[in-house]
Amino acid sequence: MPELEKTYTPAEVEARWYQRWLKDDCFKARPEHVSEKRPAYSIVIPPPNVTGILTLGHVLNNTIQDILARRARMLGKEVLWLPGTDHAGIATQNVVEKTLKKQGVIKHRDDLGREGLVAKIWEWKEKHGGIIIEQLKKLGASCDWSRERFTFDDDYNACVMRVFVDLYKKGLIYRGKRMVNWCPSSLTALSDEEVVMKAQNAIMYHFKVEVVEEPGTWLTIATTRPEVIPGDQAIAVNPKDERYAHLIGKHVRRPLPVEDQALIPIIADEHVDFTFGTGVLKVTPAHDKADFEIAQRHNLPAVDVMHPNGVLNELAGKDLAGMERFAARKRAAELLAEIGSLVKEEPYQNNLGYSERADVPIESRLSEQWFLKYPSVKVSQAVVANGEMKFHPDRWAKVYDHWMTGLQDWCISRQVWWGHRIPVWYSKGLGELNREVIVIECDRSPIEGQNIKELRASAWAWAESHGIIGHEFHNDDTNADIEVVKASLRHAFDNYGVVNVLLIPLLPELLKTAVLVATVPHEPFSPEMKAVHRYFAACRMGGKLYRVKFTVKERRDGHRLYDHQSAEIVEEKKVELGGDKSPAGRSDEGKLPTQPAPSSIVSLGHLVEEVKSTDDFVRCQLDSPGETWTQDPDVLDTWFSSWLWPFATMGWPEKTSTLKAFYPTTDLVTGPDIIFFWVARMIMAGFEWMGELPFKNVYFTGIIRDKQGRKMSKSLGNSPDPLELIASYSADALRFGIMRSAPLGQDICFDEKNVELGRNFCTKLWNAARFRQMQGGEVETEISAALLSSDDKWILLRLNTAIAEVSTALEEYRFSDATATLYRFFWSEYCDWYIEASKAVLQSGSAVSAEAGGTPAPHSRRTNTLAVIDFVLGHTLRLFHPFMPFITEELWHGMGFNADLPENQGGKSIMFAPWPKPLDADELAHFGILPEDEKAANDKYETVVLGRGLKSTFNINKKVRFVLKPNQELPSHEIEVIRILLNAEPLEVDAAFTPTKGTPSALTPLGTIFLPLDGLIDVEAERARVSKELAKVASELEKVRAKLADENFTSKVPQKVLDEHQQRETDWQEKAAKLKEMLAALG
RNA sequence: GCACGGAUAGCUCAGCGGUAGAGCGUCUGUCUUACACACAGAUGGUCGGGGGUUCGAAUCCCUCUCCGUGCACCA
Repeated sequence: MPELEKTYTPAEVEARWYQRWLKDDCFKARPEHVSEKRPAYSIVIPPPNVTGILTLGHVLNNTIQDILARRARMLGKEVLWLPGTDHAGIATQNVVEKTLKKQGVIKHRDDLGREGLVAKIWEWKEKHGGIIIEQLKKLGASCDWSRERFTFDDDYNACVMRVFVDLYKKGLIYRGKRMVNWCPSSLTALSDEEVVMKAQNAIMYHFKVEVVEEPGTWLTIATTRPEVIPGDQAIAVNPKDERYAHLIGKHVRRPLPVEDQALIPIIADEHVDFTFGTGVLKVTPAHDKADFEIAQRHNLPAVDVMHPNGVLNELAGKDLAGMERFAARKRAAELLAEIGSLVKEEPYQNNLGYSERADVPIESRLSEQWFLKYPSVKVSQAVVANGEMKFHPDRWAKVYDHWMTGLQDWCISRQVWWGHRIPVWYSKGLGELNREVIVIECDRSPIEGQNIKELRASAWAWAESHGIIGHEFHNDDTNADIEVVKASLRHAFDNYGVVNVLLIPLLPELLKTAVLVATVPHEPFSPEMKAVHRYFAACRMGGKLYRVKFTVKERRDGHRLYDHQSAEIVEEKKVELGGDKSPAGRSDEGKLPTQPAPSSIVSLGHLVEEVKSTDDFVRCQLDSPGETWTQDPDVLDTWFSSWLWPFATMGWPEKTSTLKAFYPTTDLVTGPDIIFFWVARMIMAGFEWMGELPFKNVYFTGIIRDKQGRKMSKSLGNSPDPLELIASYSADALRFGIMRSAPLGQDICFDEKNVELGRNFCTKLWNAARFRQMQGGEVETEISAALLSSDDKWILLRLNTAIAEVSTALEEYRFSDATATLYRFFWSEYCDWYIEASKAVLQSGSAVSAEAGGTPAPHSRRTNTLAVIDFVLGHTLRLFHPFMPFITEELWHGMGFNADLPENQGGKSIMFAPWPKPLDADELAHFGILPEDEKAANDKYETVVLGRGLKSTFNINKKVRFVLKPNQELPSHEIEVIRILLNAEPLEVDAAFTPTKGTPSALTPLGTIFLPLDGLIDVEAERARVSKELAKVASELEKVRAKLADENFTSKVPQKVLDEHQQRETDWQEKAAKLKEMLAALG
């Protein structure tokens, strides 16, 4: 056995072992080894943000996973702990953008452009991406690093794309113009889950407006957002509200902007709560979700008065335009005051949605986004409800169920650049929806007629006389000619409405200005057709705007035939354009208005609005359909990639051996804060693409808080750096400390004291091992039943209990209970009692004297004790290994426990040593250990405690003489043990001992123990002490007697309880009698 | 507003129908040859308040208060 250093040096040991584990491929999962005899255990890491650094939350989370993984290895399972990182779209882009701005590299992301910025972020990722992984290694995480994945790797990206296309084809993904949560700081839409409500100290502004039809009647309106008044489209009251019912249908003058005080109607809507505020609600459709819904019910336009970055735009009026939203709020209030509209302002507390990432209030904003209707909802909900998948603690199942019941479609598009690009392609033009289209103006068509028949005739005549038929027209957009043939017009006239006929005179101009939007294959396939092109043009007739769609067949001979035409009315836009694709606030400025004025230029977006969903113009597929197609600029929500994590990391969609062996995973360990973001979505994805649940158990950790109960946060500065903790206390200490303070289902109150305690525990372990080593000899493996002392039996029983307790605790994810047991067992039971007691054997028959004595017994008592110690230590190290991998590995080898073991059974590493099992009934019988052996030792220890108590009471701190007056005869070995534990010199055992008056004594299970002090003691003090104890005993006795005297009690109580009470009475009575004797002896 | 979790020794928590527990802290001794990152001993609680069920309640039921969390949310 090599000698252990006097002090443990964790930094060196931890680094050395981790390298060794890596070198020996200890963490590698081998799917081919999985069999019925060797079951799989798998766990996927919740991927930390790639640019993140380790927090205590990660420490907690990953320590738990490591414990589970390491224990599974010891249970003989083939373990896969799959690591990786998350690209964390918005968060990462924010960080990099901010840094680049700080460094003065850019002023705005547009300076680099999409590709440039993404390239910079990749650079950043390469530089900083590995940090958290290295930190996890420091912690001891036993991940299979050869399988490390990143959610933005090429093949992972392919999975995301594939899933998107699949969902799109299933009709679960759609694009829509909706009110979404908009982050004015990150300039992107957010899902509902990314918005956190915060209580806010705001101001409620009350302002009044006069009813135009009833001069003198004023309505007072309460609002917290006066800056959006220019966007108000109505005043709403509840139709049941008698105060205002008569005003419905009348109008008020909107106070802002002052230069455009438009009349807006008073409408009736059930949504208005007439008990709230004044019962009058201003309706601002473009800036409030509820208002938007009201507006839809009443067909009101939505006027957006704000740029995406939160700066008010021109529609807010000259006073507010250009102002940031909070400044504009103050200014708007001032303006109201100036025009005499402001009634009062009062402090008001309300709840406001904040962007989780950027921590700024979000805006409700109408924009076009991609949404997902969740797949596999029912089965996902059921699997948790019916307990097939277990949540720990299970109360989270309720939270999950509640959320799954009220699922809202998921807004999955984000207007940032760092992320999985949406695999949707727009044919040429749709990618540039803001492109201007020339509107061909025509006050009145020369085509005349009383009915459609006459109109057609007139159009035919016009077309023939003006040489349209058979003519080729040059198209400016494509520089190609388009031929109009007779069939073209016939088709157009036959199939479409009046306008199609009326616009014939405009045809030359329309064909010239038409914009090519899509090129698609000819359907059905025809060998002479090369392609079919779709063009759009715009015209205005009689004040109305029309879009004109041309379908042009291109033959292989180069002819372009104008096949047919169509014209449809383009509704005047009530809402803003859908085409504002660049989320950059700056480039948006001045781009609005939302509503094209009669003479304004029309954008392509206006023309193609309703056709976007057809395959001709929009394709959802993995690769670009061709050069004439451009990809949707948006990227996907980060969680849209994370939700595939359990199988996308294992090689899906290939049916890999890894998937076969390790999916579904066994456990998932994560925080309850991402139950909706991640856990719920992974379950749905698991069912949707694997047809199976992704994991069988979910363990939710608590939230780490500081001593004052506050959440850890950067701004509070209350978040200790785990790496510093590791440096000063060791990784094992940090792991043990944090596990000790992490009860199931409750938040964790972090205190560095616990880490210190972990460190102390490591030291204790180290020293206990050293003690064993100092006794000399090799590892003893043979325990002789005949030579077992009561202490030996006791510690073996305690070990049995500890093994059982730790095993069950781990099975039930009660990690803090497991550590508490380990702590109690090793420190109190093993070190404080067993080791101390065993010194009776180890010190008396010392190694030296045994050797000197010629022929030592083949298996002396001393050797047997060492064998028990080795047995206990060997088991203890294994019990501890999942919690404290480094020191246990070091001691496992340092003590020589690995010797003679097969390589895969602990010879190479303790992590493959079998998990301890309690001695079974046969083994206990073999060793002659009975349950009552525990009591024998306990009685001895209690005697010792009482003796020590006497010493302490009388301030004796030297070795001193004790006398034990035993109840029955004691073996000499037991006496020696008591002597050593008591630090008595000597311990006399005398059944006939008669103490001198005033000798302090204590009643013990083994008899009465005396501390003879030869007149040194204060008789009065001793009398006081004994009297005090007697009083206590008497009071207990009285309590029991009172109970036993109560017939109500004795008649109703079960026999077992009655027996207990009667026994108690006897015990107290005996004690009281002896104490009285002692008092009498004191005189 | 709805739901869930918590309130037990100075601190962190266990106990969840039958004599109030652990660790840490505090106090007092001790450098006893594995360990002062230690050893020994002691101190400390009407189990958040009130009601009820029961022979018996920290434990079950009702109610209130306070803390935390999730969901919903009205200007």
